[in-house]
Amino acid sequence: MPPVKDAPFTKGGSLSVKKSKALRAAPGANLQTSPPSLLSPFQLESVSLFIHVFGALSLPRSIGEIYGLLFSTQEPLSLDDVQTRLQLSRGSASEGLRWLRSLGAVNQVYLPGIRKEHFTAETSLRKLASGYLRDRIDPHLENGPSRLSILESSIDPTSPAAHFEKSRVGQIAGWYKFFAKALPLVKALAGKF
Amino acid sequence: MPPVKDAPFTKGGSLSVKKSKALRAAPGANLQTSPPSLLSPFQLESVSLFIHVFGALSLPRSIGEIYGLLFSTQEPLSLDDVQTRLQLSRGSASEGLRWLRSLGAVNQVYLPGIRKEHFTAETSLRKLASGYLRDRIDPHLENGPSRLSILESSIDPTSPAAHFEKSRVGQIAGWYKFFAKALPLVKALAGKF
DNA sequence: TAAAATGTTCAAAAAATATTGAACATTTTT
DNA sequence: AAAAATGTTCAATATTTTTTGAACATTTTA
Repeated sequence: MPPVKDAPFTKGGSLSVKKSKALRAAPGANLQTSPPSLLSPFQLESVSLFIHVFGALSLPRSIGEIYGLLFSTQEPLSLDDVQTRLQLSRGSASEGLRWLRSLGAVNQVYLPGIRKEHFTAETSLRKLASGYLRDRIDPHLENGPSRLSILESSIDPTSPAAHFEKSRVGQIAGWYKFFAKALPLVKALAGKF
Repeated sequence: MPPVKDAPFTKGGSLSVKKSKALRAAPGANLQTSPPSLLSPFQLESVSLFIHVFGALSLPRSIGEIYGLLFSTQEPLSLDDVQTRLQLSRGSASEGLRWLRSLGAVNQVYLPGIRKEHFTAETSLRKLASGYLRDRIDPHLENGPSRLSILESSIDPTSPAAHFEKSRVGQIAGWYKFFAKALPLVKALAGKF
């Protein structure tokens, strides 16, 4: 049998760990070189932690940074605040914030007398989970039945493989049932945290 | 308030839908131009479906292709079979198969008298789920506690923000508890399907 | 033991995805 | 109504991830 070295393999769970420029080195290291740091140690740690968490879901780094900053900051922050403190581009900050808002992970706060929109992190697990499931998982399940029937109709009943293929279709149908049961269960449990 | 057109936005749930070369057009369209088709309609549909499913988990297309082919084929297939029928490079087929094997999504089958290794798709939801959770989710939860204590120790107790920051740490601790409860529950439920 | 068969690895190329920044649109203020 | 403030969009660029293919390693066969 050929060699099986102990896997240098990038896909060690796919999506090889993203490393890049700033905020990468030591978890609590300073941000850039120019400003000593626009973030407190707690904020820095928080940003680093959420980059990691969101990364586990294959979400872009900027999303994690933004959520991490809002999570670790008591006062609502504006787009400019986010952009400045994180040293992001305007576009990234705008789109990232919009994405988080659409998911329900970030709340808009209206501050009387202030025109700029301000944002805070949503921390209710129920809301976070249901937003994520709604936007990123449910859509795939919705067109499941239609995909399944397409698959089923691709079977040639006269072929010797037909029996096997039908059993596979049944298999997938079972999987969908599992999800139909598991998702509400998880959502309900999330409500208790 | 500035314009809010209805989101052309790439990140419409992040990871914009991957399109690329072959097997992309119509779900059941022919694979390439050269060979009329190395796959049956059922196999073609299956591959297309699993590219989609694995894509939802941000896994590379080749992984979905390989699993889809094995899933829709009764006989065990060799590395060469996979490579040929899917028109993949040797490297992709080898690494993809290895990755799926390590996850437990693909089983190795020993065929008496045949030297080449052969593979079949694992379809037990319990095995698939636990493999995925073990490889891609659990690791993130494991170093959770350590990350959490780093975060906690970054709080300056004399700062006015200390109280708020402690409550955030508590928040995250609660999330970990949720996962500690939810994961086993999901694994158990998966066992029934 | 040389040749063939089977697999793996990894550097280079290709493809996909994210980020930037400047142009554009809207609302508010002057 | 012009200027300022605030946000969004999108084409260009940068980064990351995936794929390829040929070199390499091991085992089996002749």
